[in-house]
Amino acid sequence: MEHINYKEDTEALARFAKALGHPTRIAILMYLENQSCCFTGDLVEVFPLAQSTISQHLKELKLAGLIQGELKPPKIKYCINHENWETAKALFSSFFEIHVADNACTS
Amino acid sequence: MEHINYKEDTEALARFAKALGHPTRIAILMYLENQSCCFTGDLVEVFPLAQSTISQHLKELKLAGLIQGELKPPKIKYCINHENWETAKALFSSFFEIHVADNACTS
DNA sequence: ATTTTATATCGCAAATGTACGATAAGAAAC
DNA sequence: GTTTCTTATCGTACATTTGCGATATAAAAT
Repeated sequence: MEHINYKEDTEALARFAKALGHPTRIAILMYLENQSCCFTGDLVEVFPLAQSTISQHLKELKLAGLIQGELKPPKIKYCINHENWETAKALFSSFFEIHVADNACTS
Repeated sequence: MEHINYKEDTEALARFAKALGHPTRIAILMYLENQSCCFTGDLVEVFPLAQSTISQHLKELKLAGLIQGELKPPKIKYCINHENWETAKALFSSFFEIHVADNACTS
């Protein structure tokens, strides 16, 4: 597997996007937006997926930096990582801001 | 493979995110933002990837609706699909707007 | 110390993604 | 009609992702 070196922002944006690239993970984050936090078990009740599958999705979201886990033994409380959330938001926001000249498509 | 039925917006957002989930595709779209349009061959010169690989990435971006191809025989001119772009932008934008009460994380 | 509770990790199978070279397809130019 | 140019598609190899059940871990409660 060759690895091209893109600009750090490009890589970062792609990493965030990849983490968001599954409906279950989007739904988990939306749930977290409403609840502000939750335990793994809450999600297992909400989604028709095995506990191990939920845990795996949480792991990916944590790895991407979009959520963080806090130990509340014997549970783990997950919240959105607001700092990285803002970073992702800013990256997507600036990415989608296009300013194309209207007459540019003439070739 | 079980298929959970999420809300259409959730699915749509995940589809867009998935399409953006590779640095090469992000870079292609950034290139298109600057150039406003381009041919496949342009990209093959810019990226150290085989022509078939570039073509595959373009196919995915087209399938996701983020770009569109216009026949300019013998070439194909690719531009950003502005209508869907705005849709994606709106989806990401509203997704990232969180309004969490400060005192919510108390459980 | 054993049991209970909550979550993570392992091992597996199936599906999907990424990259390549080779080949096909389409239109233009000769 | 053959050649040329540009792009798409095919076939293949390897890596990653997604899902599950089973098992491990870690702390609390008994």
